[in-house]
Amino acid sequence: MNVDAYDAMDTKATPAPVMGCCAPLDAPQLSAEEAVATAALFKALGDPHRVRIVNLLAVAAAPVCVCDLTPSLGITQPTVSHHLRKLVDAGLLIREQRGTWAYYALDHVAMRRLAGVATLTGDSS
Amino acid sequence: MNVDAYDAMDTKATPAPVMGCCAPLDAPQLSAEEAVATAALFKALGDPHRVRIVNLLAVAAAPVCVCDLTPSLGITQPTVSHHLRKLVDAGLLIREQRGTWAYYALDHVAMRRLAGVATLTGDSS
DNA sequence: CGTAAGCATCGACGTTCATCGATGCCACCA
DNA sequence: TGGTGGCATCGATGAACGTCGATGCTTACG
Repeated sequence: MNVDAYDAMDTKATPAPVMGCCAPLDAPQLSAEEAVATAALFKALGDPHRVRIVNLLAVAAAPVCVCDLTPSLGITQPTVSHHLRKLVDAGLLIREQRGTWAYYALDHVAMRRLAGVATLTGDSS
Repeated sequence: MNVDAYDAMDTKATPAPVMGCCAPLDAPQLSAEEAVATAALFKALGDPHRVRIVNLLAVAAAPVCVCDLTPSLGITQPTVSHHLRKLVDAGLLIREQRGTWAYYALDHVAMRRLAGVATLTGDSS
């Protein structure tokens, strides 16, 4: 059954970044792999703190370090690192180490891919 | 703290459909309420089965009943109802009762709102 | 070389979630 | 009116998640 196809799929943490999820939601005959990849993409944004992180990075012109993110979010530093990891694993964020500091920035290619998935091609109503 | 603002917010099941989440991810100063609403929208699509449901309804010209959805998904009927409820609560699906059968269809207004949230306005890179 | 600071990881805890079988409710039909 | 079938709900179970404090690692600075 299809449920077995899902179980055999790689849904664990820290695999390769979410790839192969470029088909829009109204693509004909969306495969099980595409469904898993697409769900992983949306799942990464299924937390309010992660939405705020993406928002903060989207409005920021330059990459932002964790030391600036943490006070803006009102959660502890380990939790911020946890969320950042989820977003990096999903391929939405890019991490850059500058000496002691870790800077994060949006992956605009991935964001465009997200918009492409969420946008229905045959939208008429 | 902001974490308290999240806790005081309505995140339970079966509230009013997800509203007030029209701001794109790169809107300046995204509020905590908007972050919660946006996350709820993405969270509804954070499951492979729900992605496939949306896909099936997107390619279908007419509303689809649960009896047709269940064999296509390969999961039991209670689980299908569970996922459909999540999507209806998120405001993405519309339920219509026709005698014994329950028909579901995409809410195209909500889908356009989703595309608007996922699309960055100042996309240049 | 020792100390401080930024960040990731670990272990733990409580909550949420996906899934199923069993059951209940309602519409339809003979 | 009794039976059948479609669908939602309930209760249980195992897995995943968000959060935190504690800890470890690496870099920078006296």
